[in-house]
Amino acid sequence: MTTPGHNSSVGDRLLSHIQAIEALLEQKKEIADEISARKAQAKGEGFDVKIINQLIKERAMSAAERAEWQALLDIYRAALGMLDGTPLGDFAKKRMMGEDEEPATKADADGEPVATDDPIADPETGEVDEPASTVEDARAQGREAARSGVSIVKNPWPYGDPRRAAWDEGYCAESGTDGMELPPAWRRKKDSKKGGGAE
Amino acid sequence: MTTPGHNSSVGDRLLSHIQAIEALLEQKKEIADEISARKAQAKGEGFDVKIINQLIKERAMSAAERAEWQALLDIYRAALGMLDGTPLGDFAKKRMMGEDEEPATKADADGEPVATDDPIADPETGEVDEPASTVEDARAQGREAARSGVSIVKNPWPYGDPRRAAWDEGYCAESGTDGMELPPAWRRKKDSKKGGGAE
Amino acid sequence: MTTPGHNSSVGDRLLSHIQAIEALLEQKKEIADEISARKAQAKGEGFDVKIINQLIKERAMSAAERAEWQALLDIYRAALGMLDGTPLGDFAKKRMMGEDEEPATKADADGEPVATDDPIADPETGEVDEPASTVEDARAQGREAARSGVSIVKNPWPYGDPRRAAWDEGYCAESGTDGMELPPAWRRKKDSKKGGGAE
Amino acid sequence: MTTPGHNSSVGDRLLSHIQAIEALLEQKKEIADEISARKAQAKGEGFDVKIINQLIKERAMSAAERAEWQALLDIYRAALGMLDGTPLGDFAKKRMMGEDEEPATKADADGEPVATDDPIADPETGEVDEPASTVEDARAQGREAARSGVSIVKNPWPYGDPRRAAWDEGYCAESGTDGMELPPAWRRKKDSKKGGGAE
DNA sequence: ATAGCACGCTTTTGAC
DNA sequence: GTCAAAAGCGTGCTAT
Repeated sequence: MTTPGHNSSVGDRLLSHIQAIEALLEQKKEIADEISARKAQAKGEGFDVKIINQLIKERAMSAAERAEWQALLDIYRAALGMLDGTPLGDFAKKRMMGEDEEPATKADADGEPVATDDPIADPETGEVDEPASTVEDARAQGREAARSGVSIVKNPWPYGDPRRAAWDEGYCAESGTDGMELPPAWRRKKDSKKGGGAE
Repeated sequence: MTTPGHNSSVGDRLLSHIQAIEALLEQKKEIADEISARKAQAKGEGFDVKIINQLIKERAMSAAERAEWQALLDIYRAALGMLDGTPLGDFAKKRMMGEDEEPATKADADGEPVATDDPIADPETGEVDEPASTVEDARAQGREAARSGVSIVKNPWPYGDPRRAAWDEGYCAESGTDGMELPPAWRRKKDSKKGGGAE
Repeated sequence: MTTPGHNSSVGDRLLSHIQAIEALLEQKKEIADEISARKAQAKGEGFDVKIINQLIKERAMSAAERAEWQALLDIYRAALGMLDGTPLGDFAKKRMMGEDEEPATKADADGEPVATDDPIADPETGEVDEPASTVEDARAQGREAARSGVSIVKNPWPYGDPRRAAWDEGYCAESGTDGMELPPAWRRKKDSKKGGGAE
Repeated sequence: MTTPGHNSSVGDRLLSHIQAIEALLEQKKEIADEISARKAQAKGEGFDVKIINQLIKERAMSAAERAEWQALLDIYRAALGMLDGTPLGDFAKKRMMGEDEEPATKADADGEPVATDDPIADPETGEVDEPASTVEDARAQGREAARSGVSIVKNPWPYGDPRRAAWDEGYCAESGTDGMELPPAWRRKKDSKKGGGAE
């Protein structure tokens, strides 16, 4: 006979486990529904849910993991001829040099052939942006450029300079600032199905 | 009564379907096993199976799909400040400009501020590579550089130039040419677990 | 320019979505961990987690769904000769008769050939259980039988009688009542790998 | 330098692995397509594909595995009161008795209360089937009964007798023998969605 | 202690 | 769009 207050019987314990798990599964399902709802809302606003999923995955990775993953991908892609014009990233280079040696980035004494720390003069107007030494300045300038309606290709910073990316970030962020409808650039084209194998 | 030679009975037809499916499933399982074996072999040679899976996924995508996917990722990353120094790619720029306007690449008359079609002189030696106008030349030079033992950071082509990527490809491909053991750069570090959240 | 208090910018809205989803994912992961912990606990007590998972799946199905599913399975199995000694269930019979006609169960006027509503006299002792008309009585008797140490094969109710199952239930439930260690009957044998194909 | 005829370079080996895997994936996809086609064909003939999938799963299990799995399920179900009128199977009983003792099936000297080896007289006609001692005879009689148009509930064998299942098998198999359209009993009702939770 | 193995969970892919 | 099946992945044993 079962003693009241004691879940001593095997069947009672089994039932207890199962009911507890069922309750937790119920909660889990509720959360999953909320996630779906949020994604549906984002989709309704024009965002691309697959991209969002990918970004969440990347954000979950630590910076070190992400760098390692990208470096490895780059190296393997290079071996297969899949770089497609994208130059090898810094981390990949560091790996190719033996992991310990400093990557000799753009500040390398050997020449810094392309990237300079100085802003680029606009060859048309001859006007030079003031020496925005910080990355944050570059970001603000990118936002300003977007507000002014200049083209995104007018980014004054050289490839490889972090301020170039910051300027791009500011530009992109600003380009949707006014709460208007999502620009078409953020939307996926529906029919980019089969355009030519990659092999 | 079942007529011999005629699979007329319902039960016979059912059995026939099931046995046919089972045979196909058997074949499918054999192929899956072969795939696993191949991956295990690659892993045994030091390759990273996760990276291989990712590359296979990318190769299955058409070039157009891949470009669109990368462009959207870049734009969303820019809006979140996740560019991490990587400049916006050409396709992303094209999207931000309205899809129709030409992206004004390095040949843009407005300035081509960094990328030039001319090879970069090595500032140390003053020696200038002959004007390797083709991408294939650049790749061959990259292979030669790897054979000569020069560092990968000596890539003479500017950022944004496709020949820069080609040089990298040649360098990486050559760096493992002699059939020796896989260089450590191709291997994943085991303990890059938690090095600092990205959030 | 972003208006304070208004998440009007596209980038802000995107970030808001992503952070909300990340928070929900975090909660979901916590629940999943609790579920794993509960299953580990059950496993530690000797229960078979795979069986528990299967039971949870069955409990999630409605009774009608389960009946229809089992009936169809029985009919198909019969056609393939896979009944393995298990007689066709009531729902399957009902289906074979045209869905509307009453299944003519054990109470069928045609003869009720085997199952009767009367308890079975123990042929050894001649003693007859009092007419336990309710299913609950049968369950209690099963528990009592387990406590008395009689074998489970002494179930006095005929096949097809719901009280037979109830007696079994009571017996099984009671057999673990005293909070002792789980009997070995509840545990899976480790090496029932390949004993002979079913085909 | 790459030696011709030797896939010695790392990049070549990588490419070889990837191409081999891609080829195998291609074959796998073809087989999967054939399976889908076969299932579609079966579906077109009126069979229920989900049931077919389940049967294939069961046939893939060895007899021993299936018996152990079903026995454990029965015991756990009994403890939870989920037997739903189905009596405990032989294997489950064997387990409850300690695994070594013989299950004391219907031939148990203690009483064999319901199942007998003798055929059951039809109470209406008083006619008794000749003592069909073999299971195959029972199956043939089931087929004959289906041909004669008698109801499936006229199965003369008692519950628990393997010949009862064999009779059912013969009946079900015969009921579709003439290659006619699949009887409705084999089809799933479309709207047995939610009829009442099992919890 | 470490390496191989098997289990269960998650995610992605395909079917309906 | 919803759903289930399958494959990849991490993890925990186990056996050496």
